[in-house]
Amino acid sequence: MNAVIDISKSLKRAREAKGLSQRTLADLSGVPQSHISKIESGGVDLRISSLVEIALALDMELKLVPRKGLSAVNSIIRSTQAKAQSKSMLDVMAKLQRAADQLNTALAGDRGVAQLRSRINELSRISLPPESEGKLKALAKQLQKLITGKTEVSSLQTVLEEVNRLRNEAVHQRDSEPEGRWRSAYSLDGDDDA
Amino acid sequence: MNAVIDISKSLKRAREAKGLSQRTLADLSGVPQSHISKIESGGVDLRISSLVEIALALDMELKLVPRKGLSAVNSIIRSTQAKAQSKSMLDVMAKLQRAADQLNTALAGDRGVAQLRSRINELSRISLPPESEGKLKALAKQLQKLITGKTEVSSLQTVLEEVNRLRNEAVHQRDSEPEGRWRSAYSLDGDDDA
DNA sequence: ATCAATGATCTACAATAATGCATCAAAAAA
DNA sequence: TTTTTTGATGCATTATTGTAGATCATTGAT
Repeated sequence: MNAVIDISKSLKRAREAKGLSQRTLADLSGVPQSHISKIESGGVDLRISSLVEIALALDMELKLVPRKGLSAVNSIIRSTQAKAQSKSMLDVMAKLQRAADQLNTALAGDRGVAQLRSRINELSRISLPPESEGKLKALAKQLQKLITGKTEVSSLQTVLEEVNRLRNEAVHQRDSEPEGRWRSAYSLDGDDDA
Repeated sequence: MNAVIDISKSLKRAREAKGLSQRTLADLSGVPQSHISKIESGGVDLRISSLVEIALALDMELKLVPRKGLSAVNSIIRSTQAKAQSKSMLDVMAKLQRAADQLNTALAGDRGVAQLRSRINELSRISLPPESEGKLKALAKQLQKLITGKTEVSSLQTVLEEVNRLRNEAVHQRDSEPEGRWRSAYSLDGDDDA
């Protein structure tokens, strides 16, 4: 049942994309967490009613698509998801840049901070893969801690290293991947909510 | 479970559009006829695997669509179905016209046949609703019988009355329905298979 | 260090899907 | 007219989902 596995994966991906835990989704959908765990792992052959409730909670809907329309539909699904992803990524990157600016102001004259800010700006001009989003979030969080003085300035070096790592990974993947889907999605500007 | 009912209806509609009986679909899909009957009437809350097998046999696929992409997807589904329908309808109408031509040649000089042919040509210029397709098919079949001499020429009158009935129904529905979805679908020309 | 969150796994039970026949009533075909 | 086809319904049985808890192991946060 490849199609059943595909549906399971779609559900899991959508949940993760929304940053929901299984327990939260359980509350939203009315399907118990233990069952959601089994569903996501492809361990049960779900009934339509259960699928529809979970999908609803994930802002999705179940459709039967004629084969002839399938590629067009797949393309719409992909582009809708990419849009959501790229908006989210842009938000996180903007937050990271703001944090770097704030830190630079707070620790004016610190060469490490200036370097970090410069690197972050550089990073914002590179197309990053969707999986980087979590790491960017973590970096923003760490910068917030530096701004409020909750961590030692010595951790700046760790942050800088992580930024460099992200950059190197993106550059490396860009070299070895075909010209990028996420590049064009990431470069999409504006906010064309329908 | 409105969504579940919608899925059931989609399955039934698709089956009927392909002119399959439940027993034939049962053979194609591996799901027993008695179960298909229950499914189509919304009497069971189907498992994904069963749905996928039936959909496959009906040249359809199950997709999870993000809400933001839904209207675009619905529009593709509708237009794909309308294309299939209009092509099918054009085929049947062409067959009917050919049969009328053949009959006119075979029974040259018969006033009834000439009148019938004229009426059929007139009908082909009217936008007919999708549900007329079955009746058109039946008419074409009857004309074939007249050509081969398998029925009495006296049944010409019955055929003529049916053609008139179809015409009157279409005209009547056109008057009382908003300007037509099926008009534009029917008027689609060409054969733009992707 | 402890506590909280997370996903995975288990249990027992009730409800229901799914299956494979058979049959019926109505409609269609011969 | 009879026969065939069609969709609906019934039956008995098996397998599975779904539920509601509880708990575990791991990870992350404090």
